[in-house]
Amino acid sequence: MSTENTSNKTFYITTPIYYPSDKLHIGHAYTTVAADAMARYKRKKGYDVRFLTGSDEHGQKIERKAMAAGVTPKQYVDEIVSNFKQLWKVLNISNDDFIRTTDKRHEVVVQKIFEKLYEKGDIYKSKYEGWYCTSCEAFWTEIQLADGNCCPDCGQKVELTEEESYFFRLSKYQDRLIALLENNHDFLLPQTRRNEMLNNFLRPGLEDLCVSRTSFTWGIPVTFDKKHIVYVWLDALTNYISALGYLSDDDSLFKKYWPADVHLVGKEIVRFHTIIWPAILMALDLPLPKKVYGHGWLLLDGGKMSKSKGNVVDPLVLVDKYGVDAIRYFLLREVPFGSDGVFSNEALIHRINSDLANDLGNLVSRTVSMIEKYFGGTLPEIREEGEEDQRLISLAAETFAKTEELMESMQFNVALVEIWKLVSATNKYIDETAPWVLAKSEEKKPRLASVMYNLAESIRIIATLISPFIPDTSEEIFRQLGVTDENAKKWESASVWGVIPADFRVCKGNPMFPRIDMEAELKALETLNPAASEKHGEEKKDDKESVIKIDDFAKIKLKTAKVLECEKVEGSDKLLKFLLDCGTEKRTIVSGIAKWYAPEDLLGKTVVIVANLKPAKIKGILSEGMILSAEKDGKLSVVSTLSDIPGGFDVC
RNA sequence: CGCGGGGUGGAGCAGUCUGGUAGCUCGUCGGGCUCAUAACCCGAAGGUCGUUGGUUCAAAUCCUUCCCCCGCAACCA
Repeated sequence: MSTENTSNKTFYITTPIYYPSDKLHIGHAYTTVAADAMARYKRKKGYDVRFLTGSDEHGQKIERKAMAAGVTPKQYVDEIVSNFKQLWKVLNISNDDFIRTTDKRHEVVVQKIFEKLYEKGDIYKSKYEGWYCTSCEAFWTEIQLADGNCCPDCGQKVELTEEESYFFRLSKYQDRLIALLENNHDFLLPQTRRNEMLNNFLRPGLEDLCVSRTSFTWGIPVTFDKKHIVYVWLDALTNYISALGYLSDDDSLFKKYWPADVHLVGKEIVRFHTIIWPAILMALDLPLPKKVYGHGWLLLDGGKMSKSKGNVVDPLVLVDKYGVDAIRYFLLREVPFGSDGVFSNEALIHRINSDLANDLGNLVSRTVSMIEKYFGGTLPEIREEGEEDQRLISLAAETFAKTEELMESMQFNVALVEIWKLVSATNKYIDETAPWVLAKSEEKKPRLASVMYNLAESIRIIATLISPFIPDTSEEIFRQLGVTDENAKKWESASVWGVIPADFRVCKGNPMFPRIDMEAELKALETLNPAASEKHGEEKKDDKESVIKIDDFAKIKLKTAKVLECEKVEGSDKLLKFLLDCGTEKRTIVSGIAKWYAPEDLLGKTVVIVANLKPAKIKGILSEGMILSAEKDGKLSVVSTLSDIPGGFDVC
């Protein structure tokens, strides 16, 4: 039993605030579920926990999306944010607050901070020079530009433009930031991300950060210069303290909970949280968060999940099919927290079947059944210990200790591995003691009763240890075991053997995790959620989003091209290298169609290419475009012209 | 040489810091059991640890060459 007194200790944990440009996918759920598990664990340990999540609602992208949808930005985000909240409810997220950057309480604080830093001289007015794309209304750095000074987003020409802006004196804090990362090894976890920050950003030198924009209006205005709005990151990061009432009339929460114990973030925004955010806090003379944890990503088929690829996985669909705890369990168990991991429907179903249905669910089911079958649901008083017992009892104690240790370092997946060793050992204990043999003779009844009690105890401990991860399942197990005393469900009680009262009565329920028919289910999922099973990118996306305007289409330059040469690419069984006649020029394109075509099949044929695609190096060969093909059931057919048209003509 | 991560039985991973019989989960094959959700328990097969060279009595582990994959690069968790 842990003796540490946690009754007055606070624990403040945050997730990133998510951007409501679209609905959330399984990756967002991943972050939030992890934070929730941590929050629940700390609460169970007796901490006074504050768990914050929210939404980051400003910015040009939202402004544009809203315009395209014909609503105001606020109307647009209201709708999406209500979906966020719905998702968190469905996923059983126990956040104490939900901050929106459009909340008045937040906007006021951002404005005050901006004023404060301006007065202090850490924000100053200057000129921002950069390459501006008038079509995208966005600035780009020189390195970001596509070939020939073109916008990397839309491919149109950019212009060198100057704009009046406010800057944050980030450079001033460079040395302190380097010292922070170098000396405080627990500030940024996992450790590997530290070098990345130091080598890529800090040691090369920080430039002052442009913290205001005039190119769009959907944001928080600078109070003393209304045509400027506050840069999105300065706005967003502030949520962690505005939600606590910093600089407001009632800052009691801020006094109580700040500094944060951990900001949980995805690896792509580690930089903002370990460089810009600490610098802002330094400028405000506020304590820094104790820890920033940059976890990895859930990948699909080895690729990144992204809206542009159209391969996002909708957590609501999954929860609807398999239940919230199956999804929570999968997210926390499958991937080492901190590393990248792969999401697939197959892996998900596999986890559910083997860990939840076979191991845990079946253990509970067989135990409760035996107690009912052999003793009518409640055990007699006379017991008899056996040699198998001690192993199980001491393993339970070890598991408790290990779980605590692993939770502290947020190694959720390892913690679950340890807990499942106890699940396995408990299943094995049934085999060793063979209750069905004991049940045959009356004089073995005391031993049988003892075995049943030990099973119930082990399961009770398991139910407690899994409660931060899968709280509903935990409660259901307690219900089936007939554990009603709240004291018996407490975290600390999981370190003690013999907590269930002698006269408890079990209550059989339905299987908590029915086994899933893998094949049938994969098929069903494929139709629902094509992205997760294969890379069926665009198909199925014929909703409102996929309608494009004529000028969107005009951005893509399609041309005919005649195949002059075609050969296999050395060392690849997928790639063919083409030399194409495009009228005015010849160009090389590498295409992954070797599986369907031999080089000679296409010689002399006229194909259609995307002529203004950004060139990419494939297997060391510069590929200048893309050859169009149609795909059906995994078979591919190159798009060609009906009559023989030479290369170089526009396709429209 | 932009930076970082990775390449270990069929699949996914641990082990590498602090050299010393290569481990886990899943899958496959064989056996046991019948309380339970065709579940549970036991056993077996299967790897010269990406490549080259070196250090050492000894290398997955330390040094070195090369190859391959992935991510980041100022608004995708």
